Amino acid sequence: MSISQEKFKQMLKEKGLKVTNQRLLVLEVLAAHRDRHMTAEDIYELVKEDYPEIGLATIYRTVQLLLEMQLVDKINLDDGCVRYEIGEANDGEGEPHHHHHHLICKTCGKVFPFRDDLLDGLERHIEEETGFHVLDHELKFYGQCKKCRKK
Amino acid sequence: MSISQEKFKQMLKEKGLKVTNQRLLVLEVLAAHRDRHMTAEDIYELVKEDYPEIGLATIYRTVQLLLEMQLVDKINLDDGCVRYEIGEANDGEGEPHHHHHHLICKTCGKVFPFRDDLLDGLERHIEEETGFHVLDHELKFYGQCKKCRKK
DNA sequence: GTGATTGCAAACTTTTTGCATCCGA
DNA sequence: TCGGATGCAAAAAGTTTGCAATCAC
Repeated sequence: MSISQEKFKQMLKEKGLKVTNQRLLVLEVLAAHRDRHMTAEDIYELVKEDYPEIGLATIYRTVQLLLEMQLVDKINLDDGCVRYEIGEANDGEGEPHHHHHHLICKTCGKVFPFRDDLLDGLERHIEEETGFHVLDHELKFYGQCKKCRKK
Repeated sequence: MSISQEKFKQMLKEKGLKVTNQRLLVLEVLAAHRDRHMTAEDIYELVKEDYPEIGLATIYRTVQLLLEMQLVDKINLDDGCVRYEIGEANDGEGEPHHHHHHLICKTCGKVFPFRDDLLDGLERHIEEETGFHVLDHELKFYGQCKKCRKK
């Protein structure tokens, strides 16, 4: 049982919400595929293996809950569906919004993660310049991956 | 008549495509509202004022064309619909992908533009490190704007 | 026991597509 | 003229919602 699952149970109880199999399984599936960028449908198919009676609506409702609890991040790869991945900081500690960026290949469609903290300085700069308080960011790069370039 | 409209006509002819009223009007509406982030529906409503018989499907098809021609940029503000804005570089010259970033207020929903070229260095860094050739990027910051912070 | 949660189906929203008609070159 | 472009309606795809049944506490 992962740290985030224990944390999740505790957070649910604190909010007066119930710990259900469905909720635990959705988080488990996200944790087990942290390398992937999962759509609601992806999660649905995987949870169904353990719990065939689950409905797609429950996936949407649970993912919404996990977003509010900041246990998962939402990303949009511009292919028409929203994707979810478990937050990086939520197995251990650390600032909640230090997730990675995404390199999206326009040729093959593959998505590569990329870590960089360059934006911290930029966030401070924005706050000084505009008074806008930055809580989170999303950065995507579009281009061509190594493999596709060679062809 | 703006430079981008002339450019658009020429690009259409080069591709063997036709210059139609509908296409010109969609570009015109986007150019006239470069400060806004327009959905297909927004464009539809505005073009209808001059050309009531236009169909929404034509807006979608035209916007798709403008994206391919790199005359407009696509942005997604996570409110369930894709938005379009005319490319900054396309009235004059310059690198095509130097558009601005967006500061999205989680409280009032307003979107503020922010200019910064910090990402140029990061793009070079990515190419060296991963071999991924970056053509474009999209950067969004989520947080709270000056006004909402005061409350 | 009781209120939150779930599954199902229907509704909704945004975007795409097929096709007959129309129009620019 | 003729192939591309358009408008309309229908279809598709993703997500949300209402409600009765169910389950966690």
